Amino acid sequence: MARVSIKDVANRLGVSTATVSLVLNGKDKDGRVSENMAEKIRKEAKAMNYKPNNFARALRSGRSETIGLIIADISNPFFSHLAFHIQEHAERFGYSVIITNTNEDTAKMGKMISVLKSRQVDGFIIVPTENGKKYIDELLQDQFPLVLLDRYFSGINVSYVGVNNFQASMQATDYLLKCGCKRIALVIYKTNLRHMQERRDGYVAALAKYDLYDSRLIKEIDYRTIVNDMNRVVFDLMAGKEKIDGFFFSTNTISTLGLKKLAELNIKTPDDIKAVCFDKNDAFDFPGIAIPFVQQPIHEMGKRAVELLIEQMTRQQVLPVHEELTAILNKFS
Amino acid sequence: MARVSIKDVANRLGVSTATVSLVLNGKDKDGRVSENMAEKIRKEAKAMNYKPNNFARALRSGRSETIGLIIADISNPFFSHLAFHIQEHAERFGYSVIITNTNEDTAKMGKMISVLKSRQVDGFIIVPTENGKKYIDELLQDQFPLVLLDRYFSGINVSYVGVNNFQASMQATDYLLKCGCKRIALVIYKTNLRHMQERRDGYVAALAKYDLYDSRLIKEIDYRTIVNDMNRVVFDLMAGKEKIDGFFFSTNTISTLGLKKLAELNIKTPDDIKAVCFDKNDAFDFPGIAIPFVQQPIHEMGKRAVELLIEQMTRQQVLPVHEELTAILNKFS
DNA sequence: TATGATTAATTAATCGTTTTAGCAAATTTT
DNA sequence: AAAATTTGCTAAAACGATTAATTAATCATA
Repeated sequence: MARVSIKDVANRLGVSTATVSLVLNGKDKDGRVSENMAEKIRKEAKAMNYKPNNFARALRSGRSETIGLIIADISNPFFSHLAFHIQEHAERFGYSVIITNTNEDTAKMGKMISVLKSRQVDGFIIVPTENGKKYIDELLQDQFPLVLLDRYFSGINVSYVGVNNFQASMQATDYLLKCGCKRIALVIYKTNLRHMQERRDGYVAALAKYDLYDSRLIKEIDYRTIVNDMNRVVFDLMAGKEKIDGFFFSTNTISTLGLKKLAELNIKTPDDIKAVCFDKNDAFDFPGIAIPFVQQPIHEMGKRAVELLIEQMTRQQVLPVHEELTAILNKFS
Repeated sequence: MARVSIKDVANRLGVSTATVSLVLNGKDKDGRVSENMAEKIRKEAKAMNYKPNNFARALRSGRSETIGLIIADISNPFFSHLAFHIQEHAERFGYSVIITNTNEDTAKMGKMISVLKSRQVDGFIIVPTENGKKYIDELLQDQFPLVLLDRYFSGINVSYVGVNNFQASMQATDYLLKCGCKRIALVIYKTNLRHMQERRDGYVAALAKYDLYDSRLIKEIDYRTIVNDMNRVVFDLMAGKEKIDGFFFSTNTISTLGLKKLAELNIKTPDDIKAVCFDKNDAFDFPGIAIPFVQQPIHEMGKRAVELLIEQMTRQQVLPVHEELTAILNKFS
């Protein structure tokens, strides 16, 4: 059975497509269609199982009711949870979501923006890559509705949803200090993304208060060589070159690999060494692996990102909003 | 700057839109446009940064170059990895993917099919829910290109990509038997989905060979109450009501919860009890949690699903294909 | 030289929906 | 009762791309 168009419905009733369209879009009141006619049209459209052709509608209106979501990697649990909530929320507003991955590659992020532009999404939610500022600038230039998520750049006027990285990191570091740690190592990505710098700053601030800051205990690693880097860093730190008594792992992936290496070296937390981390991993639920972690309000982050974007897409002019949600240290499993 | 249409390019050169369209679609050879003109058009289109309007194109052609992917839950690592590979592969063919979740709810699966139909996707890749057969039947009736993934129904003529559940389960059970286990419990979802039944059958077949099959050792649990169910089942089994010396956890989620409960009860694997499971979880990389698992070729599954679908979408008539890939037991971390 | 074939372009219809402008008839206002 | 307004509907023009049908010119063939 072929698709039923508005014309089919109109022909069946011997009226014009305009009338049918008006009624089906709820504009029959001010479009002045008699209630009698309106009822007949609604009934017939239903009976014929009429479904609007979205392409025609989008062509006419220039709007696709679709959101483009660009994340680093959908197979990373942090992002997959984020994506889940974004979708569930977007759906409620009648929007579909096209998800694409950058794999932390800036060129790929550029390409994905192109792809989504060519799909004519109405707006973007983007977790940007390290050097992706220029692409974000371009989108802003072109007036695309846009919300940055999780990460942002300074010196750029754009809506953003993230967490209180500085505060939360300070809290996590404070926790280790309260446990009696004196020499706490931070393992963090080498990157100029602001949210990472804030995590570092929070750590530094907490230590500085007690005059315990030692820049040699900050270990920077590379996303591309993370497995090797982590093995090396953890091994070196534990091999006694520098005496440390605490670890602050600054992301989900870093902590998972760090803990793995520690377990491999037969070093137990929290007995042999204390550790905290940013973000959660499924593995942390296991008693043997239990580690306090900074819990991000992923649900809320997704929800707010969608809400801010939809506001931009539906209202004419909206001032950019920076929304910093609260992540707190979860001391139990 | 407003969007550049084909008409703008045509006007600038003083030619008709037809000529421009022919050239830009590479039909200038058989469409017979002079090489001279073709070159001019290509150059001008590029200079004006012409991008085709996908809605107009889709309206005209009836094709959206979009695939609808329906999975249970994008935040589950098995599915998020699957989604990742499906996307990467689809992208190579110029297709975008819209992902939606069912949360194992059949009504929601029906709704998601509607949503994707209204988005006019060219085809579907679906991980169906337990009672979703009728929806799949409908799609087939309407001749939609369709590939089922991971799970399927019997008595239905549709393309499918999955793994050798029976063989792999037998292999996993065999492994426990080789370890000396005599009473092996299977924890599995209560469902009529074929792939689960195959996993059960593989387990049964392996045990039957040695006359060790005992139906009381099969524990069925419910997806909706999985956390409670798992805690109860593992506790009961270990509390001595039935003496068991091995566990076969039949999915990713089941095994994670099962191992968690065991750890909580301070029971160690493989020292205190042996265990194997179907599918992988990040936690399994940890030495303390190491457990042999059946490893599914997720990359290949995604790749083949996309390939089979694209074949259906591009050729006229294609016979349904059942593709059973090989999952093998990974005995190490 | 007339005829047919080839080449190089254009015209105009089409996909399905939305929406502006406008026409007649019915109703209200003066 | 004429004028003004309201009501109920339609015609037709977009939106942008594709393509079958056509024209017109050039070239080759008999």
